[in-house]
Amino acid sequence: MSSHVKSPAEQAAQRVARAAGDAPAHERLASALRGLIDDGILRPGDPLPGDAALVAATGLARGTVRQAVAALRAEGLVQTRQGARTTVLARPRLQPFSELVSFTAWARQAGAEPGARVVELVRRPADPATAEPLQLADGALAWTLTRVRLLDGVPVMVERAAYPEPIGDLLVGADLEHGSVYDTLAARGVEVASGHHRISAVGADPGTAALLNLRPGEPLLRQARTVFGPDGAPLEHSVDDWRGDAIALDAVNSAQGNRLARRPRG
Amino acid sequence: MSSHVKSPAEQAAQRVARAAGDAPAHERLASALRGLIDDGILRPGDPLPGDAALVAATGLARGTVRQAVAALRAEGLVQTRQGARTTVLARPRLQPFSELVSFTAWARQAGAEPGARVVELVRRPADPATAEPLQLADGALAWTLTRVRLLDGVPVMVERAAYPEPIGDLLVGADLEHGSVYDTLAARGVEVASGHHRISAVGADPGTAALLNLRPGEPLLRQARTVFGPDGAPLEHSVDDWRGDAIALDAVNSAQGNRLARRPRG
DNA sequence: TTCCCAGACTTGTCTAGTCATGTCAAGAGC
DNA sequence: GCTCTTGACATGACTAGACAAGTCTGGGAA
Repeated sequence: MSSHVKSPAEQAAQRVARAAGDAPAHERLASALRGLIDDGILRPGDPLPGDAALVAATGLARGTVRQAVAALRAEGLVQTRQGARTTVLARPRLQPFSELVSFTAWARQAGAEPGARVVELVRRPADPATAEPLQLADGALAWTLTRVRLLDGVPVMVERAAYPEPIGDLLVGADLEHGSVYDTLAARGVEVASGHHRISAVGADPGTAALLNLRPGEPLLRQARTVFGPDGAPLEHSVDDWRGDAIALDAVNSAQGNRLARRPRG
Repeated sequence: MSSHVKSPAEQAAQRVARAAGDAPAHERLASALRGLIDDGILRPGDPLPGDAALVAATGLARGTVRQAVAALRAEGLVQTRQGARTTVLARPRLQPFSELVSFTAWARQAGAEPGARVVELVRRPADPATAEPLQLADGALAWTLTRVRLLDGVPVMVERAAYPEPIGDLLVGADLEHGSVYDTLAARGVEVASGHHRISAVGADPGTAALLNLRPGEPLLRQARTVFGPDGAPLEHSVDDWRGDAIALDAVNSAQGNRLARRPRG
């Protein structure tokens, strides 16, 4: 067996061995398989190595191998069916859903330079539409941040965010034109755990239209989101209005899992 | 122990026992826990019964219990953290992502009466924009179905769908004004396994505007989707233009999972 | 009172098996 | 050439353990 072609299972085992040793074995195997798909060694329609082959090649137990494959299935990368081989799905690569939250992180991974122009940062009593999602008492103070978000210098989105007072206090004096709000909060010990989003289409009002160099009434993709901390407390409520020609959302769904990601529009 | 209050673990075990017996145990347990959350017995922030408690109450192995909890985590219903109790997240109820595919199924679960008016069903050479997602050869024939979709009799969406010839053939003569295309296909043995969606905002062109009783240029939420069978072969490509005031998409994301669902706008 | 730490508890990881159930292709029989 | 049976093989479900690692609380020391 000195001059044979390496099977996908053996290549996966090799990648697992090469990978940094501190991640759990099932995660290392999952990234190894993900890598084989990314690199085109496993192509759409190809069968993934079976449980038995992966067990033999990696020396792991079948339960661990199945955990790795389950992760790929949840991501919509592969499809499993009882009795049939697990196969690679033909699908565009989607970034993890977490990109829905951070404009900065999303722009960077899409290969564009993110930016922002701060229109306003003020503390004032929250209006009902923001007090409710932030779970604030009537008339409680909240910080309101309005920014025009730029992609390679071009305005693509108007962000109108509100923060409960203790959170907003952390933003005063921060560099809001370049850094990410979430990076700033993370550096101050505020962690983001989950978010709720509502996506709809609206016509541009005159103010938003002016900020985005549009005519009033032109279509916008609106992403209203509320972001929560690990304890379930709301950290942010924001209404983001995107130029309709700037982005699209990609979603993949299957019986077993689904993914959603934002992407620039050509 | 004759007059004690039932613990959540015991209530879950009871629901597992009551549930229909043909589903796998881990699925039954997952729905039982989902039910406890739905019914408000477990409220946001509450800890879920621990693995040990569920094992004791249900008689299942810990691996099976963990599989059930993993499902809830993937749905964004609960949050887990090593060492800490699993807790219920505060989030609105979202319908399963699969609703993204079928207008009929979605409308019914939303409590509205779905309908359709067929504008056109013709077989013609596919134009490049539909041939590519359907993986058809240049100039190959495809069935094209244009329908105005109604919610309680009100037009809310224009659907422009294309089907490869063998699939479209199954639709000829079917009741396209009331039934679901997917139901029709399912009855003829065609199974839907996964879908890819691209969501964007566009202005209404004159034709679409007329069908939806809108003025040209008003905002539409566009859902372009391709639906695939179990073998990865494309079954349908459709561009759905929704009245901007008719629907929104809800999404939930957390570090561990995400959900997306369509909802009517008030 | 405050701080720190030990220890109980909880979730995460992994193993090594068994049995169930669906798929698929090769070969037998027509 | 065709259909149908059969059996190897695949994934799914489940069990029963062991150990690792993070969390949280109560009690003792400063």
